[in-house]
Amino acid sequence: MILRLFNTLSGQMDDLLPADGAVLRMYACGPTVYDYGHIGNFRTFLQVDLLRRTLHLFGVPVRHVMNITDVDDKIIRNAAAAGIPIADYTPRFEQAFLDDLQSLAVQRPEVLSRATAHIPQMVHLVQQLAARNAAYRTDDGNWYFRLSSFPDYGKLSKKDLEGMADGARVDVDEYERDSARDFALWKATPAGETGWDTPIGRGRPGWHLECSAMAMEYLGESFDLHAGGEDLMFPHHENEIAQSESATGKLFARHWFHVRFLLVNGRKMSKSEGNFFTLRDLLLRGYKASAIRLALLSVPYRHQLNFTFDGLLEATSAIDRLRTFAARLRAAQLPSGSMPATMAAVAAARQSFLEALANDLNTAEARAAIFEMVRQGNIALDADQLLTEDRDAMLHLLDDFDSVFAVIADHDAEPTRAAIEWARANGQLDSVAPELIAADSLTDAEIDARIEERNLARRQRNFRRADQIRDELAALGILLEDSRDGVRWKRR
RNA sequence: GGCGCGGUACCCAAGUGGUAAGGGAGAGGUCUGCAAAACCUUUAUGCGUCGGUUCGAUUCCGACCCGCGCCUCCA
Repeated sequence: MILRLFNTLSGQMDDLLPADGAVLRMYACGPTVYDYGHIGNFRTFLQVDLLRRTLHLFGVPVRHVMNITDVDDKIIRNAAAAGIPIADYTPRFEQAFLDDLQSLAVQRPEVLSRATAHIPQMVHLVQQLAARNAAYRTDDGNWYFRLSSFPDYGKLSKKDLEGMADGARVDVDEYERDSARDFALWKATPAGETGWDTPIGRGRPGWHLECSAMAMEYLGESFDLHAGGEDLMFPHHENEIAQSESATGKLFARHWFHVRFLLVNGRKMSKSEGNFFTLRDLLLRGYKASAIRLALLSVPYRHQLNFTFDGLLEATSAIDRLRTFAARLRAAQLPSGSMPATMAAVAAARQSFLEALANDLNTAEARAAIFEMVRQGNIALDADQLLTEDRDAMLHLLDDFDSVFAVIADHDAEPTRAAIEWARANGQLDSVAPELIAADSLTDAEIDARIEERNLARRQRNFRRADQIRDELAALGILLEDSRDGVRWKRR
């Protein structure tokens, strides 16, 4: 399978293949570590994860680089407000970010690179640009990129520099520049403030510089794909292209992948709207990591996703259906052999699944193909018409589905437990859903003892007592299910 | 003002020039001491409005209405 993916740069669907015929080299803009990540951030990281997992499924090896922006104005401001050096401030949010990725089953990129560890590369880039007369230093020590030296500016976001001048809000700041649109490469900082002493003067990097420097450090001057949220397209990615291509004379990234913003309850997420959620917020409200993952992946990346709690509930039920079916398949005692019709149905589902992903990562359609198979599998199981080879084919497709979606294998307990721990350590226990704490208060052994007590009552046909125990446990968020093979229970 | 996206059943959502995937929820059924869970069945003559092209449009074209995003730090 070859992945056909929309390319912002070309404005059309392009096949995504490694230029060198071996490894697909991709760079994804990572977080600025000044706060906990919110679900909007994670939609993008999840979609990039889905992209790399799809490439793996299609047999394309990937070298994925992600930056960690650990120096910028907000970090400096927040660290100063907290009264600690930025080197002590950022690691905690970097770790929180990595923990969150793990909670969401996001695969770690091959390379994670911190901005502050690549100052020399950035300085070198500025020097290259200066040598080509594409960068200049102002009297106050700042370095700017000379936009007029790069005629291609705007080719990614399809913006016309002339058109932008009128109407648009042009930022005016205190610095002197040749042109108001020239952007900062390097910001001079006085002694005492965060900065590095370098051949181009004391200062700190502008936002765009780090991505160019690190992408080229780990992927070369020209590479396959560059990813990020749609908001980064302009000006961030446009500026990366300008400074990189001016310095090397080569095409920077061939393919640009942009994930649309998500909305929360129909509005852009913002703290002032009161619709701003971190991953931790959701886990502490009792939503499972897998449900959050599926909810954020189910709407194709080029569409706006309206995030709601109903959507999370929907995802939770959908995952239950998948997990129940997978467990049912594994547990079934089946005669050996295969049914041609069933094998054909599974093959058709596989084909639909793969084609949907290959068609610009159409996750909604890919999901539908799997559910169609689930329905057919359940029918065959109910009719005692499923045979071993049918089952194996279905399990194989479920595995492939999960190698991309990663929601069937149940790893939900740990993220929730970790979130509760975090809340406890940060004095935020009051934001934890009561059932989570209640369920946490009983050990598995205690629950088993209560269930045994209920089983005894049931055998004595004392249903009143049995139902009482069931209700008590339910109040603690522990749900019982009687089945032929005994009582199953789960924490809500 | 410039650029762009979307309006499909109760909710989410895919899709095609030839008559509407999938998930959730609701309803009915099977199972059960009762529940729950699970499974099955079922739910849009209709795809924002109005025109046009066509044998035929939800799908193409035009106009309009509504919602949203970017153009500024932002995933």
